[in-house]
Amino acid sequence: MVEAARQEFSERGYGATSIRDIAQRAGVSLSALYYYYKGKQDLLVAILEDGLDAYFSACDAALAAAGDDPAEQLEALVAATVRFRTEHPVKSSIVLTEGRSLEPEHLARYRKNEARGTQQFREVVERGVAQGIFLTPYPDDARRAVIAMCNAIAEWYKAEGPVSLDELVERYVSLALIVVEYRPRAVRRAARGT
Amino acid sequence: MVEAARQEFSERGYGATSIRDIAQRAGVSLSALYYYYKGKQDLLVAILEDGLDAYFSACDAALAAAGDDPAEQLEALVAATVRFRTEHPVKSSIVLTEGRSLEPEHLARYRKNEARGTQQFREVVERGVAQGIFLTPYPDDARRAVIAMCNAIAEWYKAEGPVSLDELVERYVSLALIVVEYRPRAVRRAARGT
Amino acid sequence: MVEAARQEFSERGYGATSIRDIAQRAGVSLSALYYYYKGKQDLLVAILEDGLDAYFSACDAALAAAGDDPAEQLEALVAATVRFRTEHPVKSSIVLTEGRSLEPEHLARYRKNEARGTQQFREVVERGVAQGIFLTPYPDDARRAVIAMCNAIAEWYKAEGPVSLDELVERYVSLALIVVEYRPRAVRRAARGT
Amino acid sequence: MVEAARQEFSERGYGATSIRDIAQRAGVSLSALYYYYKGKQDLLVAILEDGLDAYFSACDAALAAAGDDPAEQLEALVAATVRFRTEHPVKSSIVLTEGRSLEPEHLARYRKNEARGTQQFREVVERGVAQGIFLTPYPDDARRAVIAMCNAIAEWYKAEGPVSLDELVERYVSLALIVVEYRPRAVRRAARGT
DNA sequence: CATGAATGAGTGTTCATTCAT
DNA sequence: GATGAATGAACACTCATTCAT
Repeated sequence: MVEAARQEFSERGYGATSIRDIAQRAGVSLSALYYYYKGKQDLLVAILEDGLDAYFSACDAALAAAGDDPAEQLEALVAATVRFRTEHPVKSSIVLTEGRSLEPEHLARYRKNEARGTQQFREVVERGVAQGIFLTPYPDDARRAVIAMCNAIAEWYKAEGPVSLDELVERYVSLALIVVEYRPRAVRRAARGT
Repeated sequence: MVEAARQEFSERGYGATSIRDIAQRAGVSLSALYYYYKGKQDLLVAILEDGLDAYFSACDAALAAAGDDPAEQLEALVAATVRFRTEHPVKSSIVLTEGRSLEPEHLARYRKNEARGTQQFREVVERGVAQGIFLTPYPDDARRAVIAMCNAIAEWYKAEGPVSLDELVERYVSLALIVVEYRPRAVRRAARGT
Repeated sequence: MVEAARQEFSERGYGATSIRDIAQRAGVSLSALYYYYKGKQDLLVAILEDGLDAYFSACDAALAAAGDDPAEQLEALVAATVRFRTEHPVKSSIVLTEGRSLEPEHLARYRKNEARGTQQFREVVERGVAQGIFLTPYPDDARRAVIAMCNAIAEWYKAEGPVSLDELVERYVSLALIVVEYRPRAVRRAARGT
Repeated sequence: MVEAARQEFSERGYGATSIRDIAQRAGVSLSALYYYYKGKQDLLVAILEDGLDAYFSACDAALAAAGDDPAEQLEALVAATVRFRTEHPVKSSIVLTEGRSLEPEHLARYRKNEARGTQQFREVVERGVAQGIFLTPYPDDARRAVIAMCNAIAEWYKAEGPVSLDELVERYVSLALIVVEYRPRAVRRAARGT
């Protein structure tokens, strides 16, 4: 039932989706749907929360497996994000576009929760800059660029494409490090040594 | 009237906007609206076409002022895109999100038209790669990353922000060149000379 | 459960009360309610019957304690009615207003039963008139007036009011006797003696 | 359209009346109804306001034609009320029973407006008591009794009845004067003179 | 004995659209 | 050229009720 709603919301948008479409797609009666969910908005809330939770879980797992190094952590976040956008394109597209369909009472909480995603990237980038391994002079814009390019994947990625997922991850990790102008210490030390 | 529709579509999304909202916002009667436009879909088509046209005009003008150099051309496209996203956030957001609200009969043509934007970036990036001044090993991903980061500006940019528009343009141009791993010939020759 | 239904019917009216409201107020499950009652209409029937029964019991008890004298009997009926309206305002308001919500199959029987109330007043008033102690020239209108004024108490009486219940009873008894233009025999004989 | 709503509300009660019933009875489409009225509640508000206005107009006219004498004024009010209840039984029944169906935002204003009816009776009765021509020891209860008996007429009166309207008015005026224990000055002076 | 799950009809309301004038 | 009036379909949602367990 949530899955049917997710599909419909993702395809038509929340506003253009009728709750009957959802019920039909889910193969349940209209009343059955209302037995489990309070209404259309309730479905959206459930879907958005689940979307964020799933994404954050993936990020947390990736970060847990990474060390203290900001570069390693940025790689972890980018890899997690790219994987999530490709493996869950529907969840992704809803989370990325339907926040605005939330009614005021749910919106504030959601936006706050959503901000955690940005915050994780911000901290990593800033630490990298502080440690002198991310040379970008515009940490905020670099962060936004990295997030934007990862998120955009959800719009065009098709599993059947010519590029494997692992390859795609590698490319975006590489792009992200380029954007923040990553220079590993070893190289710098070597360079300094010259 | 189109302006009112643009505002409403941008704020609520096409599906969630009622044609009465538009008429009211425009300060005209419902009938008047129907006198000038065939319907809601007609308004959307007009808005999307105008949005693309305006954007392409800006790109064309920028390209016309640039020389043959792919780097210069990429700079021109990025600058034009950043300026358009900041100066016309409403037009931008609709063009970037409401394509899916087009009915099948208009969709194909629109998607084709829309692709011109990508195409312009693609040509420039590929020429830069061919000329050996863009070193990126993934021209497609680099292009998508550049477009995505420019487009995302429409979502967060506020005119009152601390960064001037010119500064912002400069930053994104710089970021774009980094993403495609631009190495000017002079530098390379010098490097080779070492 | 009946009590919850009574409260809801009384507050919102039968038509505007949902059976879920009743179940919730009673603190039982919807199914439990249907286990004990056939449906919403069944609850109404039970409540209305109980309301009439309780009222008639009170009237019967009052009449039993009164003698043969129509004045005494009218006093008894008025006192019983006033007490019932004040002590059972919820039962009263439903009986007085929700008869019309009965479906045809129950309506006829109920109206007939309900008529007993009027009938008791009618008999007493007519006997008083026949005996020449109620001088009212319009026995029917006087009866209706007495009943109406007693019934109306249910709409405004609040237990915390400044007037005690006993005092209120006394006043309405007095008013009723005035309405029927009661003249005790003793007085009339005295008057005749002049 | 209002008339159809009045009939339906009066017969089934506001809560049990469907807006489709109203449209059908009025012989208009559902949408036409919504073109003229904002909704079901809006219809109720219109009907209740009109009901009160019509009644108050009748009272005002009657009072205007009456002199200063409280008895004369009470007669005027009772006559106006009886006439209104008999000539407009539907308006009457709605005003008398559906106030509670108003949503909170309209309720307060309505109750206040409604109170003018009581107030007019109160003033007249109190002036009569102050002038010593209404001997009732319970002016409030007498007033309530008079109002209740007049209002109740709406519930049972049928135009085809055996009693003419003029006769009915006369009877209720007479009953009202009895309830307030009216004693004209002339009589009292004469009595005093003995 | 009691209930969670489900249903189809119906609720009030809004929709995009048309049309007579 | 411009609009007030009207419409039928659809909307999100609630209803009283049933039934398998």
